Amino acid sequence: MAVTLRDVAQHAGVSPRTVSNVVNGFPHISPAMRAKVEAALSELNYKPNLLARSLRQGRTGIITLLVPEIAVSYFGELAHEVVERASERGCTVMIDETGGQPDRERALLDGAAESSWVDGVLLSSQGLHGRDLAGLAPNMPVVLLGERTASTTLDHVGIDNVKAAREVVRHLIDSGCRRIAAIGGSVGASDATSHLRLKGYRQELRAAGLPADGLYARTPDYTRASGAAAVRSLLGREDRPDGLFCFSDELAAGALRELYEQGLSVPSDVSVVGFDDVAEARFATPSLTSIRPDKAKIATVALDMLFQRMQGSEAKPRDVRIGYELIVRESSTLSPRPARSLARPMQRGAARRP
Amino acid sequence: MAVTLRDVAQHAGVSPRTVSNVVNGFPHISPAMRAKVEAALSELNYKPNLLARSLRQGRTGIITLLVPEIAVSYFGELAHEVVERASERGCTVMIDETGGQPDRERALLDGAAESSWVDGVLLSSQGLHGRDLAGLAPNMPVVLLGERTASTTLDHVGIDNVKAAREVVRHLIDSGCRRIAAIGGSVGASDATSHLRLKGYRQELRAAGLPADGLYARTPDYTRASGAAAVRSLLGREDRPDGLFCFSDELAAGALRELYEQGLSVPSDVSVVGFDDVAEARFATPSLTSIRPDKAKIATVALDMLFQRMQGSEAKPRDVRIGYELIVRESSTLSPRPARSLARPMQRGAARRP
DNA sequence: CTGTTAGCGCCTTCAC
DNA sequence: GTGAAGGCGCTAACAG
Repeated sequence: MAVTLRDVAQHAGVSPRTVSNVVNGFPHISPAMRAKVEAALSELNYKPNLLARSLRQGRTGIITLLVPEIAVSYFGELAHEVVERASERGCTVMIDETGGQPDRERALLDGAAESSWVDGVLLSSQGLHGRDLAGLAPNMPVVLLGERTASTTLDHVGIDNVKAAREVVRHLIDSGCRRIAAIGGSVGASDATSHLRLKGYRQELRAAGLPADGLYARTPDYTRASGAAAVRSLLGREDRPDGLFCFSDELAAGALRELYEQGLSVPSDVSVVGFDDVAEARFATPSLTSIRPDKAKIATVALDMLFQRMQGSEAKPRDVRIGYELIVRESSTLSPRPARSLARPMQRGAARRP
Repeated sequence: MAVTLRDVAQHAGVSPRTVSNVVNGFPHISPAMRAKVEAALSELNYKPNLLARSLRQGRTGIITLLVPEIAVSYFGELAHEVVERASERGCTVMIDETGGQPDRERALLDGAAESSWVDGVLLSSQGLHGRDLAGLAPNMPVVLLGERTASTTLDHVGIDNVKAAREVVRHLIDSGCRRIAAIGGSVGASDATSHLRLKGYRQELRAAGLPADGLYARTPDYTRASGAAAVRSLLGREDRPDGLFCFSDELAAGALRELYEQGLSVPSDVSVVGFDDVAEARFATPSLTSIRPDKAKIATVALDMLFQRMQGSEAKPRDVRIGYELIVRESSTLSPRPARSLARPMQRGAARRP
C-alpha cells in the first residue's frame, strides 16, 4: 500500500503533525527536525494523498471546462490555452463536452456543482439562457465563456460579437460586395452567439442601405458540411451573393470547398470571411479572412475571475469584453496573389503516367 | 453546508448504513424502509460526497488522457471519442498536454500515478521509449496509444504504421509518382511514430526499386507551418519530387498551401497524401488523400484494456492493432474533377467594384 | 434485513 | 515548536 503520513512520522520518530508541517511548508520548525523529517520523507518516497487532503480542506484544485465539442478547432485551441494557464497556477482541468445541447449543459453543470470534484467551472455555453442558469449551481463558482445570454447572475468573458460582425460586414462592403449572405447557427433555438453575429450583420447592412432579406442561411451546427450545404442553398437563388459571412472558420472552410466545386472563384466571384481564426484559416486555399479573438486573454481573464470567485468573492458579476482583430487574407481581397496559383489551367499530368 | 448521509439518516429515523445501502442500490431492503429513505433523500436533496466515497473505496472513476496537444485535430478527435466512450461507462476524463516532450510525459505520468486522482492513464506518447516507461508508475494502470516504442511492459493499442505507410507509398506509385518524398517528425529524437512511417516508406520504395535518398524532409513538429517549410526545402532541389507522403494531415495542409503558392498543381504536378484523416482533409482544396485510423475503435479498445487493468488484471501486456483505411481523394488522383474548379483562370472580378 | 463501529489519510484546533 | 485528539463524509466489517 501507499506510504502515509503516519508511516513517515513513525520512521522519523516524530508526530504526524510535524510531518504535515514540513510537507506543507509551515514556517516555524527547527532545522534539525526539518532535516530529520525530510530524510524520512524521501527515504520512504512519501506522496500525500490528495483525496484525503481535499476531503479535509474542501478544495481539490480541479476546475472543469465545459465546451460543446473538443474536436472543434476553436474549442480545442481555447482548451489548450485554459489547460496551460491553469497548470501555471497549479490547477488541473477536467474537460467535458456538452454537444451544445441545453439539457446536457445543464446536466453537466449540475453534475459538476454536486460532484465535489471541482472547485469551479468554465462554461462555454451555447444554448442556456440566463434564466436557465440562474438557479443552477448556486454554490459553485462559474464563469461563462463566449456569450452571456442575458444573465446577470454570472461572470462572463467574451468578445463583442455584434461589433465584430459589423466589422466583418463593413470589410466585405469595402471590398466591393453588395449582396452579402450570412451562414451559421446551431440546433439550439437560442444560440446566442449566432444571434448576436446575425444582429451585427443586419445592423451594418442596414446602415449601408444594403439588402439582407433571404440572405441568411441558418445551419444546424458549425461544421464544414453545414457550410457547404448552406452555400448550395444560397447559390440556388437567381440573385446569388457576392460575399459570405460565415459564423465559424469551419463553416467557411465548407463554403470555400463548395464554391470551388461549383466553379466559383474566391474572392473574385465571391468573398468569404470566417470567424475564430483557427490554425486552418491561415493555410486554407485561398487563405481565409477571419475574426481572431484573443484566446489567450480569454483564458487568462476567465481564470482570474474564476479564482476570485473560488476565493469567495461576492462582488457583482462582471461582463468583460476581450479584444479581437480582423485578419484580412486572400479570401476577401483582390490584392497580389502568388504567381500562377489557382489561375493556371490544371494540367492532367499524363506524361507522368507509366 | 452540504447535507450528509447522517443528516438524511437522522431525518428518516434510520441508520447511516441503511441510507448508504439505498443510495448504492444494495438489493436487500424492505420496500417500506426504502420508500422512507428515498423520501428523506429527495426532501433534503442529498448528493453524495464523491471525494469521501473515493477516499473510502480507493477508486475515483476518473481517468487521465495524456496527449501532445489537444488543439491538434487528431488528438482533439481522439479525445472526443475517449470522453464519449468513457462517459458511457460512468467515467470522467481528465486531459493533460505533454507537448510531446519526454520529460513532460514522464512528469505528468508520474504525477498521475501519485496524484491519487486517477484510476488509470491513457498515454499518447511521442517521445518516451519502453525503457523510459518501464520504471514509471508501477502501480498505475496505463495503456499506450499510438506507438508502442518497444515496451513490453505496457498494453498498447494503435495501427500498424509501417503497413499503412507502405500502402500510402504503393498508392502514390500506382498513381504514377516516381520521386516520392516523406515529410514529418518531431523534436523528440525518438519520435517512434514518424520513425515507423519512415520505415514503411523506405521499405515500399525499395521494393519498387525507387530512390529515397535525400527525399525525407524532417520536421520539428506536425504543424502546417512545418509542412510548408518542408515543401520549400524539397522544391529547392533540382530534381523535385512528384509525390509527397506527409506524416499528418496538418503537415499535408501546409504542403498543399505551399505548393499552391509555388504555382504547382496538385495532383497533376505533385500528388499529396496525409495521415489521420481529420475533418479538414475531406474539405481541403484539393481534398486530401489520407490514412483514416479507426479512432472510435482505438478509444473503445483502449478503454477496455484500461478497465481490465483497473480491475486488477495481471495478464501479459497486449499489443492490439486497430484497423485503418486509405481514403483516396483528389490530392492524389487524376480522376474526374469538378466542372471548372481550380482549372479555370482566375477572374479578377473588377466589374463588381464600386 | 438493519444498527453500531471503525477507519480511509489528512489537516487543524487545542493543549503543552 | 511539537504532541495528542477529532473529524471531513462515506462505506465495509461485524453484530444482532
